[in-house]
Amino acid sequence: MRPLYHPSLKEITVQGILYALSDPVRVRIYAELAQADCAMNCSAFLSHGNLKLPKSTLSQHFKILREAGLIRSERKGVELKNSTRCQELKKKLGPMVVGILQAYQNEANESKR
Amino acid sequence: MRPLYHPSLKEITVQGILYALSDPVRVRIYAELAQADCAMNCSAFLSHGNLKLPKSTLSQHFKILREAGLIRSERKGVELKNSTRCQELKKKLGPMVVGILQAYQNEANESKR
DNA sequence: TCCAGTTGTTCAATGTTACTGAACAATGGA
DNA sequence: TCCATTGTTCAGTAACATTGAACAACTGGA
Repeated sequence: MRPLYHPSLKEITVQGILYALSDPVRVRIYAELAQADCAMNCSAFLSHGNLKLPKSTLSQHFKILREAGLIRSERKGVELKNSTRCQELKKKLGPMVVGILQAYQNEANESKR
Repeated sequence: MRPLYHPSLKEITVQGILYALSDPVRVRIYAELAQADCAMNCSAFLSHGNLKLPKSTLSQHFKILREAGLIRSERKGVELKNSTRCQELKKKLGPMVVGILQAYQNEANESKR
C-alpha cells in the first residue's frame, strides 16, 4: 500500500485549502475533526449523522484533506487516525482556517434555532 | 437579458462562499476586486496579467461569485461594475473572508521574494 | 500458522460539472 | 439607423467526481 503523503508547511497553498474545503462533505469532516478531542478513524464517518457514503468515496475525501495539508493521518494497525493540523496552519496562514471553522460552526448553530 | 441575482445576507452560506473561492481564477478576481478602490468591469480581466480566458468563461465566474454573495454587480450601460460585499459579509461571517484574503495576498507577496 | 473479520485503497465505469466558441441581447455613440 | 462594445446563453466537448468490486494490510482467535 502506498505511503501516506503529507505536504510540508511550505508546500501547503491557500488555493489547495480552499479547494479541499469547497465540498460539503469535506468541510463537515474537517469541522468534526477540529471539534473532536482525539483522532478519529475514517470509518467513524461511514454511518454518521445523515452522511451515508460508500467507503471508497470517504477514502478519497480524506486523501484530499490530507494532501491539501488540512489533516494528518497515522496508520494504527488497520485503522487510520485522523487529526487536524490546525496549529501548524495558524502559523502559516494566520486566522484563515480558524475563521472558516468559526463561521461554519456558527452557521450550524444558527440553523438549529 | 435576465436580471442580476444577488442573494440576501440570510441566503449566503459558508459552503457557497468556500465553493466560489475554490477556483484559482475566482479567488484571483475576488482578491483584485477587494484591493481595487473602485468597481471594475468584467472585461478588465479579459487580458489581465497571465489570465487569458474567453469572455464566456469569465462571465460564468462572475456569476458564481455574485450568486455566492461575494460580489455585487451593477449594470452601467453596456458594462457591469463589480465590487465586493466585504463589509456586509464581515457582519454575517466574522473574519472568515478577510482571513482568506489576507492569507492569499500574503502568499502572493511571499512568492515574489 | 491459518483463517475470518475489519479498515482502508485502487481501479474502471458511469455520472456530473466546467469550459468554450458561436450566436445573441443590450446599450451608447456617431 | 448602424456599428462597436460588453456581457449572456447554449450546446458540444473535456475534465472531474462518485461508486461498487476487487484488493491489500493488519489483528485476534482457533
